[in-house]
Amino acid sequence: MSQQRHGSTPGHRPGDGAAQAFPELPEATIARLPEYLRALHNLGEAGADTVSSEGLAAAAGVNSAKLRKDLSHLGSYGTRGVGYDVTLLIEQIEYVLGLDQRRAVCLVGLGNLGHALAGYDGFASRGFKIVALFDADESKVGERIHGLPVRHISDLGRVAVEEKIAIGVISTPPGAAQAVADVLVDAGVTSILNFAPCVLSVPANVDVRKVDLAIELQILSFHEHRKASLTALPGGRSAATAGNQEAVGS
Amino acid sequence: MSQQRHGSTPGHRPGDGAAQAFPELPEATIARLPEYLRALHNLGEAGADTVSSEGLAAAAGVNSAKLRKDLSHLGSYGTRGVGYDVTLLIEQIEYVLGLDQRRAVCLVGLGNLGHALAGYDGFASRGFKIVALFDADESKVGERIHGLPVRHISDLGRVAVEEKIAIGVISTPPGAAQAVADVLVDAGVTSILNFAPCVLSVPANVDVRKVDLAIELQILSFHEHRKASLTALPGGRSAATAGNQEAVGS
DNA sequence: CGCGATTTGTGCACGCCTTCACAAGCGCCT
DNA sequence: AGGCGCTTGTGAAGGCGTGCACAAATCGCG
Repeated sequence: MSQQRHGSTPGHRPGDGAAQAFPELPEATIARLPEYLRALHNLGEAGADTVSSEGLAAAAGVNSAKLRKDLSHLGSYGTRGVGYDVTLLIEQIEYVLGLDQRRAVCLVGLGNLGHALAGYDGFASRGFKIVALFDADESKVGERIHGLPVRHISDLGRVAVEEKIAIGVISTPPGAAQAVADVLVDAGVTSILNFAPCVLSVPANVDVRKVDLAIELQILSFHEHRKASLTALPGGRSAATAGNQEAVGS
Repeated sequence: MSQQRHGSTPGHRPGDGAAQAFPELPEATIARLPEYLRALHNLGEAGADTVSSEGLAAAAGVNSAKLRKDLSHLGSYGTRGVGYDVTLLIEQIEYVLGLDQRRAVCLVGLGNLGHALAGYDGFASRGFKIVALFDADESKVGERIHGLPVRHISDLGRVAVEEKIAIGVISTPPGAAQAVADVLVDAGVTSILNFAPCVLSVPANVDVRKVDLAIELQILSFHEHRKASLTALPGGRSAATAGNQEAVGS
């Protein structure tokens, strides 16, 4: 994650209505906005017009104070004594996240995981459209996956430029990932989602987010290990009184 | 993510040599240990006996000071003037993460994503073994995926207990996820990896980690939006001094 | 019209994490 | 044996994020 500083740029004149100057948001807040957005969509479909910070926080699984502070960074879109207008807030968050502009996504590497990603409903339903698939394996080229043909990776650079690809998803084996990233960067792609378990080296203006499924399991393993070593002690019978019980919509 | 506090439990007597009492590690450190581990395995296979904090940091994509502080929490396993013994450090990290004990994993929900997860090499290669697959769809029950039969979800509770499942992976649609989590918890599972885009409510002693692929894209989308709005301004040429340029092995 | 109930927005303090900078320790070379 | 270069481990400082607690603002009702 390229840690570039945010600071400076006070900007954000609240007076002038349109949120034009780009708000300077804490990274932690950004990471939570999509969660708020999902919760808002659920609430909206359930017929809610407004929602309190308490209610939205519960639906998103966070503390209400944190939620209010997060939203306050976007501007004042709530009404005291009432709550937040669901539709308005959805629009604002989608605007800030840039979801009002459709961004073209390409997917490189159609192994097990890539195959699943190509058909993952969650992408399309959140406004991301995968417009091209690539693989190095000639035998896969031409195959259609969920309606899209697989192209050879040698076409990646050309197609990425033609289709104005903004985001590249890498689900190749780790050995191939850096080469793919280089091609993407050369083609002007400035955001990469990397599923390959390796470190990518990219210019500073390119954002890389990494998802490593095995790492998640290892973190859970650590906590299992920790818990096991605790229950081995006489204390035992962990409290388990459960604190964070929230109603989940559905 | 069940925010349970880690504080308390002073423990960790440094005097007694063997790292027996469980070390109290910062959460941020834990999240990086798997990355260090992967880098160490790569270095080891490349024939390195020792590695400096600088070298390992580069391979793991982090700052060397951070790496040293992280490792110092495990104890003193480096040699000044020389570096860290690769094999020894691998052993230590694997011990701390509890990877020396094989943990049984089950996977619930065999849609697109679940199918891919069932065959994901990364799990097996990191020592995690998926021992059972479940789905609610009768037509999928009995099908063999990567050698494992799909069982009906009604068997989940019983099998989870029998097989001593430690970690449950949920890749169902969001509407079904909470019910699955409840069954897992009842069966004694204390770690859950949730791929469903929803908030899970679990007792305090259960750890939940969430992976939402669409959220990652939305975060990237935000940065695309930000970058676009910057280049539109005359100031342009974002500083982009950043820092994290590291050579990647491979 | 005024008052109370409700909820937002935020100042503040605290704790975690990161980063710098350097002392302490180790091995090698002379 | 002694000195020198290299690397670890860590004290201290600064920044970021979280959560509390409350003032400000809005609505509804009498």
